[in-house]
Amino acid sequence: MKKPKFQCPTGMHDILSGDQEYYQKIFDVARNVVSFYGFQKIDTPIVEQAELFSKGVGLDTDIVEKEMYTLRTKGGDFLALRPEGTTPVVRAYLEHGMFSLPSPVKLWYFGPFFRYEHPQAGRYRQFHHMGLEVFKEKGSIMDVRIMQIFYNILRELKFKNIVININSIGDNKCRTQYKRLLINFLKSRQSGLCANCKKRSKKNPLRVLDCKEEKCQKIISNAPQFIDHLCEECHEHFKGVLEFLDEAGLPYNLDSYLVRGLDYYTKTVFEITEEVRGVSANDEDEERIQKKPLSLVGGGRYDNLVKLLGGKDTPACGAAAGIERIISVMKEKEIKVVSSYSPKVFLAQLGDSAKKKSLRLFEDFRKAKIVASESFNRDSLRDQLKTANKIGVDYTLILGQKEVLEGIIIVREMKTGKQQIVKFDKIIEVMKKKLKK
RNA sequence: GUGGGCGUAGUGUAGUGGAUAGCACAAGAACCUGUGGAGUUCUUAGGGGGAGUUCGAAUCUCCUCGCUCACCCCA
Repeated sequence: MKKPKFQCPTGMHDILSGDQEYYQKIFDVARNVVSFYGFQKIDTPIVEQAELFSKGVGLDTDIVEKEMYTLRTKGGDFLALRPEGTTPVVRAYLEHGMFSLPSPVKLWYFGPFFRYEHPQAGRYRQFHHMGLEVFKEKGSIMDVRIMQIFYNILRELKFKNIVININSIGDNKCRTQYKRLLINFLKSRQSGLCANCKKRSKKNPLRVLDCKEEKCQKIISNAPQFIDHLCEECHEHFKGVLEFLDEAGLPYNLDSYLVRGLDYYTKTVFEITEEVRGVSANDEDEERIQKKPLSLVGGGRYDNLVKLLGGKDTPACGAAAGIERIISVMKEKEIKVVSSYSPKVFLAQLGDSAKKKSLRLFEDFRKAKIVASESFNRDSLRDQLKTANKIGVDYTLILGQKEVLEGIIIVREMKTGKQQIVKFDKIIEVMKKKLKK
């Protein structure tokens, strides 16, 4: 293939017509569900002050350290393409004084995000998130409701094996204590760890818990569990979350090694995955079965973030779903989406007078909200029927010289080939009825 | 940032040093200016780019670009 001179930047994609339907479907489902729960939509700019993210997400996180697209404006501002949605929403919350809105303040968003990283399965440099943020609500019930909302969205998208992995990473107080405990534990077992974890054990010990290396796993299984070392407040909160989860009947899985890479999380963290059907054990597929499914939704509580960005002490929690990941599971599971804009009726015309009349008739269909299609550039009836067939309409309307003179039109049902003569003036009405069935 | 695989018409592919690079689908046209799903015929269109080895390269080597998968990390 001769590659054109210009192509999409690495890790970014044109979203073509086929995929548009998926994005649209997910957006529609999300909006319906989320509106029911009283969320208001918010759109923030694609770029923000870079400092917002280094402060909010954390300077030492990978996202800020190496994955941000940054730019200097002519005026000298240092901006970044947004790598995630929570921090900008918090910024907007503060900027517009939303703390004086009745609590809880519930916001949602849908849009593109950018991270400069190596693309691979389910990760792109430009991707889409649909996310929720709730402010001024400290009760553990809100944590669970957010999970419930995403669960419902996924259910509505026909996901069947949804699992919520959940953990608590405490607050600043008990986390530092636990970290110390863990570092000490790991120090005594340094030699048994993989090279990677040796490095991590000092700087980011929580990450070691997540290591897949077998030898590390063995050590980890004896490590002190965070859950046993939560302070009383966090413990109570987590207990509440679990109780509400039970009450809501949501399928969850306690994952004491679940740690998230963004600094702002406190207490509850969770991820939602869909178990992709266990392929029967072909040799090739064996690896795939063992692989952890990509998480579709990630989120948690961030009680310190609002204050960190200059607001009052405000409890908050939220989560975001990766649209591309959801789409890829939908495709894998062959979950189909149908466009509401696929045409149901095709207008075929023969001869000049018929063509002129068709032009008007086509507009009448639009007004009647019946999606119609045509091929006015073709003159042969045969070709027009061929096209109608390819498009897959239910009915083709045939209008020729003779019909125009007699004030009628032929309705051909494509499936059966049966034809019916209808008065031209009544055609919209008749088609409305037919399509209702 | 590190490592593996890959790159042939719009799409999916064949061809592992030799002649006009083959096939399928898609697209367009004709058979056929009043009835589709089929058929036949024709048309459009191809080795990512660059360098090298060679009498000769889609095929071998190097560089580069891109895709993909994995590590890291994340949605």
